[in-house]
Amino acid sequence: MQAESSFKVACSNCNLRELCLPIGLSTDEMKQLDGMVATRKKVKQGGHLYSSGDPFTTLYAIRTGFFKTCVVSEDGREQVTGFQMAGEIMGLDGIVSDKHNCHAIALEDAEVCVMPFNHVEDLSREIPMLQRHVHKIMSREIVRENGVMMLLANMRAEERLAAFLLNLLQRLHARGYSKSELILRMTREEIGSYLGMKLETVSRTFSKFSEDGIIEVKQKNIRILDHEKLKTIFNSSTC
Amino acid sequence: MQAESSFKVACSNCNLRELCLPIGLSTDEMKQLDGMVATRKKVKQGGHLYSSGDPFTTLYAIRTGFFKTCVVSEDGREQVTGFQMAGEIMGLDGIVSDKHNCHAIALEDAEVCVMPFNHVEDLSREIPMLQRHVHKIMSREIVRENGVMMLLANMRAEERLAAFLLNLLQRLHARGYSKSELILRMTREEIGSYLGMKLETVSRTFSKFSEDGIIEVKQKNIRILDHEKLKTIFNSSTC
DNA sequence: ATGACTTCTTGATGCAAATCAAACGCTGTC
DNA sequence: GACAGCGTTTGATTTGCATCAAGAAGTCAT
Repeated sequence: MQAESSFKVACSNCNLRELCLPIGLSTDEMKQLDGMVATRKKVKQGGHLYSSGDPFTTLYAIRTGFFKTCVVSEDGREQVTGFQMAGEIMGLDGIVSDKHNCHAIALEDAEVCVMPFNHVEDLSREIPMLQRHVHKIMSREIVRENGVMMLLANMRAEERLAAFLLNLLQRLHARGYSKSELILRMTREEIGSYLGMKLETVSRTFSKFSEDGIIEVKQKNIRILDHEKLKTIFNSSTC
Repeated sequence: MQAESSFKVACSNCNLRELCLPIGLSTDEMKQLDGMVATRKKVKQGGHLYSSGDPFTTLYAIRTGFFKTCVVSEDGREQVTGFQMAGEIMGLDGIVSDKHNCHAIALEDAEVCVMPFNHVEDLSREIPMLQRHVHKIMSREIVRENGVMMLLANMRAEERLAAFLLNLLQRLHARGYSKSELILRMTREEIGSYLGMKLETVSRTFSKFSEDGIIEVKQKNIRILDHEKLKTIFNSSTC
């Protein structure tokens, strides 16, 4: 186990590298990158990868599992700021103040690659393509959050949930999963927090979609029956 | 005019450098940085610094003036994603796809420093402190947007507006302005878009604060009468 | 100044989602 | 198998904000 783990800490033969890393690296550069991941770390379901206020030293790339990130306001309200899956990078929020700004909690047993940020920066200075890649990852997160702002400020419950499902489906599809089926790793309450609505409203909206023949809901298992209709709900909603 | 302008394109004697740049640079590094700003650019009130879809090539640092950034959904809904003032960096949204993801519109006559992104990256590789600075700026934007998500998903109209005012005051204060007075450069509608509420609600909430003796509103001029109460509204609002 | 236009304020009404409440269905434990 | 505990569904009611509407105040061009 230990042996296997240390053997495999190498980006060059990781099957997620096209998600985590820039494409088109030379063999030499790839070899350099293998040093970027210091170790791996397992997190049990419900466990914290990091907590708000923890000192920031490393970024994490998800190998397996599913996470949520959430911020907690002074008066204790929790806001889920995102859900993360394999190949995605966590911890960027910590760079600005050398402290993590949110909690990262595993929604299922997970394993992450630990990438000391100093090391990422050192390598970035040597490999311009990596530098650009890091910038893109951060920019992508900014753009994603712009989209969430639009969703929270402008959309109605049905649109939000449609957008949420379509986004999950698209990301899962990019990882080889079906476009018409998914398993929710989070509770209705967590979905609601992310989408700015109460768990009851999430549940009701699922039921509504189900009655309308758009999806089939069996607890956490969702089957998409009418992908187009879902898109229509997401877009066509000026009213 | 032209002469003065080319003379002044130098970060080393810019009075905003402690807002834009890392602190503690050596004289040599500072000299290198002077090359980062290619030119200056003026934008008239109402003008676009860049538009959604424009090719991304440069970042901008605001020298004078005030901007909003907004995204527009497919069905034409506009969402203000932020307000930017002197010393702040714009354009980070464009890095991920080499295209700008939002519009940047001047809310008053403005001048920006044009910083070609390739150039920023080149210099970042040579000056680690600049590299770290760029990362911090992007991380700060991610954290800011986390806060906006919390605001939009969890807070009520009064809390949102209080948070908005406190944030503006704090940023203006850091630029030497009064903590108890400010001039809004944006309309009620733009505030509403940013805060996820309608302009009528913004207006009513201003009136409410005014009746309660918390602020004094004269069109775009706001005077803060009770800073503490504003903070209380922002925090203490679980209900 | 005059009129046209934009922005802002205030009132009346309606509605989507929150809240309150209760029951149902999983999951795991003893 | 029974029981506890959590997550989910569904119904009844309330409410905060949106919407609709009209007028006031400020801005700009002629």
